[in-house]
Amino acid sequence: MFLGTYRHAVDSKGRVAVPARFREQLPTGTVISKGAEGCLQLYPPQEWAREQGLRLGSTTPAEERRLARMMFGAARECEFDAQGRIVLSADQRQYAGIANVAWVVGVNNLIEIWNDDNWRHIGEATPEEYTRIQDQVAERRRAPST
Amino acid sequence: MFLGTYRHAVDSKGRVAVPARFREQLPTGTVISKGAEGCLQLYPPQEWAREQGLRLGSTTPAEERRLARMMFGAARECEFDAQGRIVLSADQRQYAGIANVAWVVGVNNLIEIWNDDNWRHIGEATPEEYTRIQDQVAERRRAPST
DNA sequence: CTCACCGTCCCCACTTTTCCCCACTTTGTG
DNA sequence: CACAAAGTGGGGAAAAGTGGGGACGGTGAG
Repeated sequence: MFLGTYRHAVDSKGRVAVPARFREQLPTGTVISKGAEGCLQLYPPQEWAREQGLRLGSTTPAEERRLARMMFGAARECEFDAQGRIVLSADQRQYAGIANVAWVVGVNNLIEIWNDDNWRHIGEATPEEYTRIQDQVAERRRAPST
Repeated sequence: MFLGTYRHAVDSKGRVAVPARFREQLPTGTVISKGAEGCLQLYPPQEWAREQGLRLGSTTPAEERRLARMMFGAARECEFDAQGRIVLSADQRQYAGIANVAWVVGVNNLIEIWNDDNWRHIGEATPEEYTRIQDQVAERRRAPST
């Protein structure tokens, strides 16, 4: 279980420290790829395995083909240095719009990496906003047909 | 079962004492996160487990992605020091508007942490208000569709 | 084929934060 | 009134995060 938001520096070599709390839960075989809303996502092996359902074949619909290409094409296995940092490739930094700072966020089963603006926009919430969204999801769950 | 309201100090390091009565009911694995109306909430493990259904994957709808990010991003596993205190992160203190004092409130299955103003506003009630709200809830239960 | 350049990774040193420990104050209880 | 339990405050060691130098290997140009 990954919890919490951490603001970390990204140095000139593209390195970001993964919080120690997360690192100790990440076995080798962890994968980093692109995610929705312009973030990067770290998948522990067991979570990555769930995404294996997404495959190319003669009967795969166009949308899934596209998703599979983006997701797997952008993916890489994570390599930690002795300080617990991973390197974000130029490509990944560009996709996420990351320059000197990154927000590393634990989202239950995954870890996400965001730039300043996007995280402020998506992740931070005023009490009013938070209350509204919580109620919205609760409502939807109660009446899933809508 | 958590009952009662306690007014505790928050020191310069962001630490708050959890009342001893509550602490003895809290096993390891207790989680603190943001709650509705600008409070913080402490979930004992069995309560937190209910929230685990919310996961990220390539098929998670947008609203749930948003809620998951806010909720888990703001959460932390509680770590008690030898004096029975937990640390509220700067982020959590800002969300709840907590500076030097916090109200720690037992609300049956959860524990909530409030700042002065909000708690006065939400928690204290005149007899008239109390009656009105009780009737309102009773009404809704009778006709859940509204 | 050789050399220069670039990117990657490994290592070391410094800074900042966290958390562990101790001591004091206050509250509640016998 | 005295003792015990609960809450408060702060100092210091250890861990986590940050930044940069330099070796190694691969690539492309001359």
